[in-house]
Amino acid sequence: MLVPVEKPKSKREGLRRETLAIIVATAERIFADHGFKGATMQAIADGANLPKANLHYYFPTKQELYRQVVERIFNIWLDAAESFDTQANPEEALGTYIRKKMEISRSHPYGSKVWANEVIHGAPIIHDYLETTLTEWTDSRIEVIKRWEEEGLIDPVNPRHLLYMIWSTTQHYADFSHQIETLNSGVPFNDAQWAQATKCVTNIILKGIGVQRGDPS
Amino acid sequence: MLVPVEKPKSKREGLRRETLAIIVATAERIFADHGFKGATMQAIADGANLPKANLHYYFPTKQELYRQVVERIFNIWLDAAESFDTQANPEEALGTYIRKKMEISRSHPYGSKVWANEVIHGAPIIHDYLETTLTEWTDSRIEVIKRWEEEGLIDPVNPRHLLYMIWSTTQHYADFSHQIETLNSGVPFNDAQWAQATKCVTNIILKGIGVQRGDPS
DNA sequence: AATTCTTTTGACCAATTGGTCAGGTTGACG
DNA sequence: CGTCAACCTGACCAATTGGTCAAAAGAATT
Repeated sequence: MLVPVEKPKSKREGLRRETLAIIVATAERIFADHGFKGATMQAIADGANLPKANLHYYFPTKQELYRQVVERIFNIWLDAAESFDTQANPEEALGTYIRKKMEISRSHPYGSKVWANEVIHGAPIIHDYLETTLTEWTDSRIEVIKRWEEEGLIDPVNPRHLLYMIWSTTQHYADFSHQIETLNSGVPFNDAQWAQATKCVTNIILKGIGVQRGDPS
Repeated sequence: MLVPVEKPKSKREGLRRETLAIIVATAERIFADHGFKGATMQAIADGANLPKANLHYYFPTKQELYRQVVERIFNIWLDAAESFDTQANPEEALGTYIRKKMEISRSHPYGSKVWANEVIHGAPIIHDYLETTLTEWTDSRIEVIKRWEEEGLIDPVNPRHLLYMIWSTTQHYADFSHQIETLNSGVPFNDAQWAQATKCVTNIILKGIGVQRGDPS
């Protein structure tokens, strides 16, 4: 899914990519902080140090820009599930998946927030994604989890709800970061706190579905 | 927290309360579906069958109306934690809390979404609530959980992350209902599915923190 | 019935904002 | 160099929208 970055063919090409990257990153932040309607093209342009008209040159409409932002985080998440295919046992596969999801919550909090917003509002822009890509992705992972259950590696559990639990707990640390920060004396998590959160989530979920741990420390 | 409903003193008083209730309920839905900026006073007025000017008579500003909606769901959640005080053992206390939170996700999906939106955007309107009421509420519940741990009733676990896990998993069923519905062949959960979701969440979390169950069925 | 207070409403306004456009600038390439 | 396409930008516009206001209608009280 992640396309390899190719070398720019010219000065123009390089500048163009750089500008696009700045725009998308800025837009992600503004959309996350203000929602689709609350974000203004002017604010995004200012954040990216561009005249608004120039922004419209790269992204003709606000919705176009928004869609790219949403698709970006979606693909990042899809890639994080690689461990489902490469790891045979649930402890490794789920543990790795949870850890990656937590890392993404830390590294891409804005994208996660934009996605949450989009889904909360009924996914008007990316509804097709839910029906196609996400449905297929989910179904295939459910099969893997079912197999673990049949092999007695995990307790009998509805795989769907297990996935929802992983999604919700990990994304919570991104989407509700302001609440968590407030309850953390107003300061963001440091390295140790992120590590503990990850460990805590992993431990409870894996133990909760009856996975035998090699090293649950 | 839940104020007892008093009898209206007159025809006026009764009508007024009814109108206010309709407005707040409508606003909750519109705010949930479109966000603060995306929701228009006109749309809320239409939904409540009122002229916009009349809506402004009851709620002078959009922010005023919004704040009431947010405070409403917040208080409902606070009340749901009663079991922390009335139930001595973690199985009953946490089980009841999770069950109530799931029931609220089903009965007040719009309120939950509005709250999620507000927090995602940095809680600009209700930041004081997070710093005061929520902080106190959380600290007091953390004390209860710590006591359980000292008594050996649950595994050693950071109480904060346990609370976050309960919040995120239960609210996920409200906030991400569109996604869940799409993955459920496009139809909302029925009674049985809600029951299974509740059981699944409860089982995994309680087992995950090492609670000895009386009847984990 | 008269008075007073609450409620209702259509018309209106100022500010915001997504998007356009004509004309200028700059890099690529023969 | 000259040409062309890509890129940049200030000025502008039409539509939306939160909020106002004055005047009318309705209830409560005397």
